[in-house]
Amino acid sequence: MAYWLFKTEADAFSWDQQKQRGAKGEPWSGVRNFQAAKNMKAMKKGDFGFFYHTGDERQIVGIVEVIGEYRKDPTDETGRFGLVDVKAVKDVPKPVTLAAIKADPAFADMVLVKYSRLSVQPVTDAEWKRICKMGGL
DNA sequence: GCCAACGTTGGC
DNA sequence: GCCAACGTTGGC
Repeated sequence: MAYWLFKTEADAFSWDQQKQRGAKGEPWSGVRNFQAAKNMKAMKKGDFGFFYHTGDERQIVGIVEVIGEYRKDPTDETGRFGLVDVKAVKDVPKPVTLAAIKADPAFADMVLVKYSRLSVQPVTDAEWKRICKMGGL
């Protein structure tokens, strides 16, 4: 079991939209970065991920589950990039802000802090547990 | 709205 | 295959 973090602008694709997709989930299309694609390739069905709103909010608002493993992204004309399918699992009752994460030394090495621009990131077991706790889960 | 960081592209 | 130029991202 591995953990991940999916970043999105609330304007482009929000947590509310993800929840509306229900059990069918949503293809995480549009990633055009090799490192992010590599992370998606490593995902297995049943892995969980944080759903992070960037932009004005900058906080983790939900939990998603990987329901479809890496496949070609039909929106990529070059055919180089792929996507996974994710479905909403639950809300994070108390959204965990970037500020709160940065303020905690336990997250000093977290990808979200060190390489903030990466859109699909790995999350360690320890980070996952700690953030769930902070989020009231 | 600015700027730093960094990934990608294209010329050589 | 290197590297400069450029574009984009995202935090502040």
